[in-house]
Amino acid sequence: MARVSQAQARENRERIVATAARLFRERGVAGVSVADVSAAAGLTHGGFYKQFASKDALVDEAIGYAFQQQAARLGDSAGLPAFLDTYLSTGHRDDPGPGCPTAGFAGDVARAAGGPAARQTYADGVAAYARMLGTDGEPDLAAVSMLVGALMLSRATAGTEISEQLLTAARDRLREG
Amino acid sequence: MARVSQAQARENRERIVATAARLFRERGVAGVSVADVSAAAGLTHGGFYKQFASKDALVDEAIGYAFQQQAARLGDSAGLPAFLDTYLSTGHRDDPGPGCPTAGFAGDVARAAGGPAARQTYADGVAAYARMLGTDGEPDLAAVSMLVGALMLSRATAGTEISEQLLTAARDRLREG
DNA sequence: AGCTTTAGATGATGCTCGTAATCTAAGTCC
DNA sequence: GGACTTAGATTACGAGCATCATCTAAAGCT
Repeated sequence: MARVSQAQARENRERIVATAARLFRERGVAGVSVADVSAAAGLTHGGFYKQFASKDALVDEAIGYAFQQQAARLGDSAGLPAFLDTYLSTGHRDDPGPGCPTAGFAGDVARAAGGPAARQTYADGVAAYARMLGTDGEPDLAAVSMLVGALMLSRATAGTEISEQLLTAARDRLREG
Repeated sequence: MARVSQAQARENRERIVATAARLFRERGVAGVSVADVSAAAGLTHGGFYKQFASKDALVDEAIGYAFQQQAARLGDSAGLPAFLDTYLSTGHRDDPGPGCPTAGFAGDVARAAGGPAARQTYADGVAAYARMLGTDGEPDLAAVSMLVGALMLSRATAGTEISEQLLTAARDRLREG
């Protein structure tokens, strides 16, 4: 209803960013309003512009947050085969909210959501995948394209015959090396 | 300002669909209004609902139209290497409007734009690419993921170092077979 | 304890959107 | 050629949007 502690305010702010990062991946940046994000974070849209300069500033931060999350996850991944199994799974396909930001933000970032900083963050995220998929320090950008592409196409074809085939085909090919 | 011939009306309708197919790929379905499409087609939004039941019905038709266009283009393609060169080019990256609908509509179709018919159309388009990229009648879904994925990632990273590298890496890998 | 500051709620503003009603002039048909 | 029909223009409406102003009660400082 009114003022909260600075710690609480910081926590609220972070929850807004985290919530936005999830909702934007689920419904796209244009499909989510400031009020949507605020409500999903348990607040009203009231103090929003005390914390963020604009919706686009939130988009920017949310993209950064999502990629930071992803980088942390890549750290404690249990080997490449396990990673491929979870990345190219129906679970990941059907739940984009907490999933890969490279796949989740591809369309919005291509259309310039979030400004140039977000674009560079995005490119760094792609490069991180490329290093992980490459052999002896040689980043493999073609493999990243296949990995992320398979997930995105699998999502767009969900409910049809080839949706799961896209996942398994990419998994098999990427396991070969 | 008022009534036109039936032939003219049919032509206007088709121009709306074609314009929508282009604009949706450029800015995303949510980023384009009915009035935008109408204006870009040289009309007002006045008679729109005499021709289409809803915006979503237009989305549906626009997706169908874009994939029909693509199928026609695949027919007179001058061999696989030439196809790869144009598909994975900076020109195609920078001009999504008339470009590949599989890449252009991926995000929107994944979020259920256009209903189930559009989704099946989309899946058929993916399958057509898979047949083209496969060897002796064996569709290659992994190759499609790499092809389309590289274009989409290249668009999202446009302006950064790796954008063109994504295109050339995929092109080289797909040429090997 | 009292004064000041401020996070967040409520509410307003101005715009854009999808959709629909009305109007009008030209096409269509007898 | 006259009656009827209709594509498209103008205008309206109701909802939702980003953004901002105001209010309020609690936090922070002295």
